[in-house]
Amino acid sequence: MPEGHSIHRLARQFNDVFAGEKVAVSSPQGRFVDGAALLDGHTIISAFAHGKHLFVNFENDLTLNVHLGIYGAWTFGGDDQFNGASSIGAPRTIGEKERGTAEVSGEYQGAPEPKATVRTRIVSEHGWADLIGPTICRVLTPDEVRGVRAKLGPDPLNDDADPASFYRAASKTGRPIGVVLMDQKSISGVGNIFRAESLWRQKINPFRPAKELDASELEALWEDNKHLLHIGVRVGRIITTEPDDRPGIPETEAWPEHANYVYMHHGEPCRRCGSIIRVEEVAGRKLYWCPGCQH
DNA sequence: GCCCTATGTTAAA
DNA sequence: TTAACCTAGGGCT
Repeated sequence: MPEGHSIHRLARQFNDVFAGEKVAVSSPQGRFVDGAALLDGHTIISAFAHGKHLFVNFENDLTLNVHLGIYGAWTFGGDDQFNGASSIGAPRTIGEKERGTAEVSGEYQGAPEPKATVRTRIVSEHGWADLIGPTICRVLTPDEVRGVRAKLGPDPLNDDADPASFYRAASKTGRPIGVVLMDQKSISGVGNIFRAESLWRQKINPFRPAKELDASELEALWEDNKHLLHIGVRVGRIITTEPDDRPGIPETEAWPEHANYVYMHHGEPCRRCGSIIRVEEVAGRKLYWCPGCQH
């Protein structure tokens, strides 16, 4: 799944290729037929992301709201006037891979026959986008969009995000900070990799009650997640290691074992203190951390 | 082919 | 806390 950075890349992609375009919307799979009919034939105004939610505004005041969950993914394709044919969403290879323009070449000949699992297909004059496996795919009114966003915590990738809201939420709960970072009502866009990596980078034990962290620690977590999310948006992958820790390996080519410090590194020695990295299931998700240097 | 896993979330128990 | 849901790929037999 895609953590928040993928959704912001998606929003950017939608703005690049669909903004101002009149589109055909359909549901080859058949599970979004009614929703698609509300949008079919209308013009896309713009798209934006809040945490892991994608919102696509149409000129008829309706908004397409998609959440990819763990499995969801969008695939794009089109002609030369359709920027950046690519795939964004659930990884289909080791690590996250978002395919570049080189994968789709030659003359655009129309969208391919959709797979039976395509929940939603969007087609413009110059290209197409297919959505598979989303947790959420629905059409919202402006009021409903506000309602959904009101339940989401601040997203470090959004310029108008208020970190104080995250600090307040963390300061009043005894839940572990590792759990709070995954709670989209407290902070949105952070997922299992960013939470593990940011806690390791800030040397904070994920099991510490959130309310016991001091202001500088909460601020460090906000700023580091913001920093790491921005790298994710720029590179299209989650890269949480510092350049010095992957000598000679450009961020765009970092292998999975070079890209992260603790995520999926259980059983290996911590590169900071040598202790063996551990993994434990917490609230249904695997939490990776170093018992030696995260206090 | 079968089993497992995954960057997620919600509802039921 | 558990189950359910959404899908595809990899490793195994």
